[in-house]
Amino acid sequence: MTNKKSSKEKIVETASRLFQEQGYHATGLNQILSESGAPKGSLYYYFPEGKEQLASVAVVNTAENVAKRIKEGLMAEEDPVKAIQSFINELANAFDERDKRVGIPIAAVALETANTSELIRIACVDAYDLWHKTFAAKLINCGYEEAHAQEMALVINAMIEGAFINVLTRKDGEPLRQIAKYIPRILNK
Amino acid sequence: MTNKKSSKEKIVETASRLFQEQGYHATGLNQILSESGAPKGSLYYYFPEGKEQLASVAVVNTAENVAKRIKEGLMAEEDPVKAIQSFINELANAFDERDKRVGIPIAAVALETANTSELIRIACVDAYDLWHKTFAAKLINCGYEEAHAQEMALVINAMIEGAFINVLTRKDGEPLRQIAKYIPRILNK
DNA sequence: GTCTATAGTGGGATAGAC
DNA sequence: GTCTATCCCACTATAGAC
Repeated sequence: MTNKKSSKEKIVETASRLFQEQGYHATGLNQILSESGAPKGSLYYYFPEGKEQLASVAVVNTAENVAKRIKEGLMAEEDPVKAIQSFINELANAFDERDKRVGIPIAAVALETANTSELIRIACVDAYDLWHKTFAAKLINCGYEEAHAQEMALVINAMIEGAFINVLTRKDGEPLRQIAKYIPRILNK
Repeated sequence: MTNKKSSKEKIVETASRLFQEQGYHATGLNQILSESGAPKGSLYYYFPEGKEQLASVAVVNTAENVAKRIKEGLMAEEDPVKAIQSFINELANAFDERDKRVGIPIAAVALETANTSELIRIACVDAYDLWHKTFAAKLINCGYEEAHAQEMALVINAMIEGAFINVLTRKDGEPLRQIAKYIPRILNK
């Protein structure tokens, strides 16, 4: 067993980051190869169907990483309102503190490929489903009835996604903090 | 005075549509030219700074058209809750009924260029500001205090934008109808 | 598994005739 | 104002050596 990352893993991780920052069409395979430090000949060895296949794998990878971050963030507080608010506020703070060359997980790729690649589109649908389920699980855990929790989780995800676009465009985390203030109203019975 | 659209107008309108449907990088200047039916030599005559300049003009054009549609939609009902709900539901119905090759106004372009073109980024910020002001104006008109109206308008815009991404990815208008049901909670005092 | 080299395509942009 | 022709470059993808 080796503790070094395989070339395949390095390619997927770098691709995930670049697709998130730049979107699908602006990210070239050469850039993914050079930034990953992976052997130059290995991309089509691991991904014989090319860029489309790599992108769909990258979306799945991003989806799982983000789901893990959501889950951990929501565990920090027991009360669901506080948990979701602190998760959103940390998202905003992370954006303001880091260099702002980040992107919204998979949003650009989802918009660019919704009409052109079923393979990638389905991966994006699955990603949104996974995040949705993660929020809903927290709410169900806190005693909300399932159908109700599903609805509220959808609303919360939409708010976060929409506010994040605003944040990224403005280069200012404030819109996320604004929507965090409205979480109590969403979760009221 | 002629009632035919100028070449410049045809180019801008076609570019607006294609950038919305396909995003920035997937849309080529040749495609814009051929679909617009505009004379092939005229693009760099009207837009000497090339694709970036054309995109920023297209974003401004889209922003104004969308603002007009929002304004008209919100005028249909006096009550702010009903007005916003029926606007969102019509958005969902329009998506389900048409062929689904539409896009979300400027979202793809905003995400793709936020880190690479200040010219386009600023045009996108202005677009979001304009839509925000249009919603806020309705709320102020209905008696909400200004600062409060501004906040709620931001939340509503974020919800619509986020839900719309979900709709486009899933190719199903349902998420928009879901968030419409939560408008009353947002507008409660 | 990894590498080099290159084919083939399509993009943005420019020059200059009319 | 409009058009054609063309340059240059970046990209995806493939072929084939090692």
